[in-house]
Amino acid sequence: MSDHDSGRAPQKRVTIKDVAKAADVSPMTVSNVVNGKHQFVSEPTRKAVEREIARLNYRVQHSARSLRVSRRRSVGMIFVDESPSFLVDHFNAHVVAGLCNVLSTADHTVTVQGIRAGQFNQSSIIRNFAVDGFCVVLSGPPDARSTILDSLINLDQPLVLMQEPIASPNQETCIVRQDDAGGGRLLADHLAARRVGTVLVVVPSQNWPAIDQRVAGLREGFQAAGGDVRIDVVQAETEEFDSARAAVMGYLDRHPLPDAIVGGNDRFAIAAMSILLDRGIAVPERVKITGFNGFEQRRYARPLVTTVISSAYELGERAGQMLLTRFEEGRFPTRELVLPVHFELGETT
Amino acid sequence: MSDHDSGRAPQKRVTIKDVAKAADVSPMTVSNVVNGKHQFVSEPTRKAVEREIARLNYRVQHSARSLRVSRRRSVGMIFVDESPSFLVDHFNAHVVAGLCNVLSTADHTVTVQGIRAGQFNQSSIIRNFAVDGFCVVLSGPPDARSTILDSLINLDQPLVLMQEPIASPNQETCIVRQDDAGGGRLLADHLAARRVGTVLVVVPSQNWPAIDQRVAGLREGFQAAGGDVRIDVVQAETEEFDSARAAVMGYLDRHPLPDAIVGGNDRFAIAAMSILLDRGIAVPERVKITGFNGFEQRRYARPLVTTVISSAYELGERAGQMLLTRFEEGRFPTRELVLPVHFELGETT
DNA sequence: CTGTTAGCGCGTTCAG
DNA sequence: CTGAACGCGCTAACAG
Repeated sequence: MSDHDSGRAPQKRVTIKDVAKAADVSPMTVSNVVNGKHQFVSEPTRKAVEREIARLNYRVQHSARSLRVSRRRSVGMIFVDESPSFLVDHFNAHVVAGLCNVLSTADHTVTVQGIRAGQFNQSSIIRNFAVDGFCVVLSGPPDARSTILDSLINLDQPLVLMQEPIASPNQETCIVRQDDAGGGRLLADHLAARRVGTVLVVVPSQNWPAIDQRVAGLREGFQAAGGDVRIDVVQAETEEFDSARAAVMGYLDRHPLPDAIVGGNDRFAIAAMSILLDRGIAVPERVKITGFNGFEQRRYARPLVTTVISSAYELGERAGQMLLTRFEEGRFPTRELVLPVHFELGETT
Repeated sequence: MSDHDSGRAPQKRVTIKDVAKAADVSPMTVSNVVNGKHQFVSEPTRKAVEREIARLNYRVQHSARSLRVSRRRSVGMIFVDESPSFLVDHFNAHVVAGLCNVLSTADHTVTVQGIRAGQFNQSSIIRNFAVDGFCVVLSGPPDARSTILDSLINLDQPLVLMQEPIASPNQETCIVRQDDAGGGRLLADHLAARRVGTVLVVVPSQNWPAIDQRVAGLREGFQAAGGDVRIDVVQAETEEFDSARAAVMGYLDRHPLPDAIVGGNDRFAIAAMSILLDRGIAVPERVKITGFNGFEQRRYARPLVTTVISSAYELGERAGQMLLTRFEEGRFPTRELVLPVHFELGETT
């Protein structure tokens, strides 16, 4: 009796019971209203209940519902990454955005977590994630990845692996990736047509399967093109711009100028290019440059880098759709989904 | 080859009871082990219980625990943003990373959600977020922001507002921001010392409080510096690179060349610079350029843009710390926290 | 259409 | 140090 619209001081949580009492119906009816089971509720009672819900500012207690129905309506997005700022990579950022947006249309929530490979197995946080399924981007050498994969599978929850070149190990796991190897081949074709003889590839030392695939595709492409191309690979210590620059400088100081530099992604390509420009080496006349991804940052550097376009946002969306149909229908629609990539000519080749 | 049907029966969840039975102790003892209440458990029983936990692959049922203790150990990070790819902005990405990393050390989880201002109030997803508190980055004009703020406050949960210039409206709300106005003043001082007479400011039309503050600080700074400076502001339709370019082109086609262009952030500064370079206008000799934020992308463009450095990652960390002490001690340590910014000289002034 | 009963898995309380 | 009872808020399955 105490509270009209003025007195809003519910120090105790408003439950379905409170609403039921206020609307003079049973808790079950309130539950039916809340869950949109309108077949079970008459129009007038529904209105009355809805009014009380609004008046009391009732919100469902998610944990109680989850406990009852064994569904969290939530997925965990995990990045195994050595960098604390794991979301600063545009690929990751796009994936999260796409995943998030798809899932939220189905009233699902996304919990993100970046974690270093070495900490993965000690981490209680992942084991105790309150989610219905996972979407994971792995990094590191194959054996480390496979150890982590085992822990993940052990969680016994639906799992989408992003950018993993392996086959999905079981029914509960599904792969969503893009054709990185194909992208590498596209670049090789393009460079081969420009009669490139020596190529420097710049990659991070942290082992990203997608980047490995790009390099593998590049080799394949050059092989198929016939010509006798020499490929050198240098690794940058970290993923950072300056790290890539250092790696390229180190190489250039000890080797003759290559005909082309291929970055594992656009950042690496642009870092390499910045060195060449510092040294007054003409791009693309003297050295050609290609990147990978084609996100917005590419526009900042000039000349515009020739690249292969990734649909990272769409990868995130697809992963979300996969998980949703897995939740609703009990199985993934397919064990593997591969998105195409697109060659994008710039001014550096 | 059927991994298809093999042993995978409905497989009931392993509960604390199962572990108790297996270890031949009471469920309560298992609970004490799980929660590290070692004072209540003898060494040998603990070992035994831990062995059974590992053997049965037991994981705590988060929703049952939450229901019991009224704690989710989770915070919601919300971006009110018109762009679907809300995480692609490095500021946002850094904030999430910082928040996430701090919270995960305390075994808390972060749920992210981007949402358009217009959809905010219809959105059931925010109302039903299963979290203990929120961290929010608002955008839009002041009245729209304040409507959203009201809904947020109505959720009756601890709330950290990032980059809001307003005072914290109540005990449950706390502001974490950086000194954007101060940053604007730094830039004004710098440009004033270079005897700039006309300035073009380029901002997105989507209203970000932080950018408003930067522009306000800039005006203040020029005022304080005395000189008679003319400031024109153009708005880009969206936050994208090309949108900023279009806005600048539109301006330049109708006005004489300004002495300086100030971007609301580095992206806008670099977009403006790209136009000048296209048109063969010398930077910084003919037109000076400044940005804001100083994230890695700034390195891609040359000449290197003079900017003000944001500690976005640290803002995220601080927000996380705020929330943690709010959870643990029942109140925020302070109602407002303002981080300093730093002037960073580049080659464009 | 509406109400009743009976837990979901866990942690607090209080007794051994 | 360990165990038994109880209930957190919600909803499936049934009754009326």
